[in-house]
Amino acid sequence: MKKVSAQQVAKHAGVSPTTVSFVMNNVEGANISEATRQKVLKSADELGYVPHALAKSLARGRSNNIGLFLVQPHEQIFADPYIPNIITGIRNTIQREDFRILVEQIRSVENANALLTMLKSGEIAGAIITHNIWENENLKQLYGLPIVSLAPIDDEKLHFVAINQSEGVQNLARHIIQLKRHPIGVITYAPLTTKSIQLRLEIFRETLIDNKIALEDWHIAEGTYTPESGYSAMQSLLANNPNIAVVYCMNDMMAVGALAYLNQHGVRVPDDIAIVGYDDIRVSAYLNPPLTTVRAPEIELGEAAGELLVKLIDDNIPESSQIYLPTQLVIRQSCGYKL
Amino acid sequence: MKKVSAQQVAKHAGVSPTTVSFVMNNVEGANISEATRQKVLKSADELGYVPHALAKSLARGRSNNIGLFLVQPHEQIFADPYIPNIITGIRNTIQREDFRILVEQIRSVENANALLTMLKSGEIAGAIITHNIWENENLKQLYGLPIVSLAPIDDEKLHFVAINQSEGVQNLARHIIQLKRHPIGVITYAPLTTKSIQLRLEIFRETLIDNKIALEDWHIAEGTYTPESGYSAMQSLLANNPNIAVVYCMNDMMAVGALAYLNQHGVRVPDDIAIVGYDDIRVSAYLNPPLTTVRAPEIELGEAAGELLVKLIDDNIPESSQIYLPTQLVIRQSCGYKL
DNA sequence: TAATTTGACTAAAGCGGTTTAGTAAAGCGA
DNA sequence: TCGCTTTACTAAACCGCTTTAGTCAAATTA
Repeated sequence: MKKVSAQQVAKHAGVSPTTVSFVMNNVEGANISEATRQKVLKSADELGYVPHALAKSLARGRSNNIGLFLVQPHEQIFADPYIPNIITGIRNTIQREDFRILVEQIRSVENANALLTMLKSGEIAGAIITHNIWENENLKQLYGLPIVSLAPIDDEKLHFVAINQSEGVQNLARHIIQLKRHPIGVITYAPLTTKSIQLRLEIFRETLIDNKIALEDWHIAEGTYTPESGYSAMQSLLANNPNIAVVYCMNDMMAVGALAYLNQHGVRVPDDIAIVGYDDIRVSAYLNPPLTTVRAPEIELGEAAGELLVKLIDDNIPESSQIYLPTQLVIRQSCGYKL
Repeated sequence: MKKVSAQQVAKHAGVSPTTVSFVMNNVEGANISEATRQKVLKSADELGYVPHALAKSLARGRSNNIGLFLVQPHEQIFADPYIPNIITGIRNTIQREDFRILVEQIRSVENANALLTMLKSGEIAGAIITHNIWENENLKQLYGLPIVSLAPIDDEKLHFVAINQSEGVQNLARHIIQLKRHPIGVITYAPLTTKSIQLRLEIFRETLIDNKIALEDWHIAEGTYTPESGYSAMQSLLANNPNIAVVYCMNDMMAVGALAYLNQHGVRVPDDIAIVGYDDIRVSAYLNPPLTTVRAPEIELGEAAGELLVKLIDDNIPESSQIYLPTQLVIRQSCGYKL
């Protein structure tokens, strides 16, 4: 498979490379006669010409790939289909524009220099980042570039599309309050590194307080995202508070572990203890019992981010560049709620 | 953030662009004096120079990204952490060489022309494909290019790194036989589009036959990968064969659904019916009861594929370019096996 | 009919690097 | 001191495309 260049197509068709470029790109106002256009197209087809993407980008001064930067810790990338969903969403919007997705993993906010390099090197035309990495001072020079975060940012000049975490947690908390079961326990997703995760606890606590319910420290156990951690957190929670009546797991993965513990120790859910989760992962509807949880529109998140990014790259001023997407409370049996 | 070119660094350091290139790339035999090298490095640092990736690739005649082509149906990409695992694996090996991963989704084998285009356009230096797409006649022209499949291929000239599916299924089948429970039921992952999935049924059947056990058609129910399908497949299997004693679910996702059905209908697992799965997804160890299944080394798969691909790109003849990775039988409670 | 506009193309200069071939000065052996 | 190798660099071509500024003939206008 030898490479065919525009020059060769030009020679074969008996025109200049300029004309080939004009035809291949349907350049407006280029005044190409129909005869010539067909000649070029025919030659290109016969020779199997595919324009060299890099040369094109270099000449045009703009890459046709965008970077997707995953700041997720190893753990979380593995644990749920979040990333594939996001990718699918981004692709849905971005492929129309012929963009490609370049996936990079970033260990931590401090390590975000890959973003800087790739943007500066012209490797990518824009970026989508799963977290808020703007605390990194070194990145300030990226202000104004097409970058979209998937987490809220407290800076008008920066762009994001995020899940409305507060609303989701609030709805869930209110639902739990409505169950009138006490005391209420929580299995946290520690360490509470990102704002979005912190909210899952803070807003929960606030909502309880608003309803005159205290969330005691000893009703909180720490997990680390995994089923394993949910299992042992449930164990210690129960050991310290045998009378606990409902447990909010800050993500479904841990709820899986918590349920496993309860099932294995003859604790009936939801009769003895009610369990709720957060995320609505694929298996949640098929747990024993099916899990009440909160669903986030992940694909739509990717789509919205892609759309916004393309606009930023094309210098089209978007209506809004700070977007919140709503969550959905999914009520199943594990909370013991009867309609 | 204005772009700084090698020319500017050259001017700033009082040398030629050639020298800058030599220094930046540590070109051997370039005889750069230490004084000059430091001068260039200092200038580059002061100006914040980052080489233009596209220009570099164009000049060198080789892109520094590789394509990861997902032929997975939408369903499956979502359902498990396979893809993130693969990506992590690939990155582990590939980032040493400073390669980037470009992710593309492909609907079907017929639709694989994106691969052709991207390889021809110089966008990618090589590709990793999750399936065997070589049935596509149009792709024959890609023979000899650095392409690694993640599924076995019946052609010496083509490269792959794959899970040794036969071995995995065989071990699982033998384990089931050992349980001496009859009759044996199967929930398939239909449609059996890929060879690798077909093996999960064929080898299973063969192993049973080798042991003088027949697998009757009416003991087979069709699923479609999802928990939903596992749920209803279990339902119909049980309706048609109330005496079924053990069920092999061709993937864990369906096993989740099958278990849910049994749990909800008071059927005890493994006492009444034993269940085994395939894949060992994250939640399998925390199901009710924990699921006996087969684990594939997904990260290692990605790593091996990345390693092989890099060799192919660099024209280093690999020891072997058709590699099988072993699976691991994970015995938990759902099969009722006592050590 | 001369002047101007339009239509259909092309030459050549980038884009930002790499790399080959070459040059001038310094080092070295005899 | 002369010729030869080494050292330390640089000029310029090239990668394959885009795009600006022309060119030249034909069509239109005055």
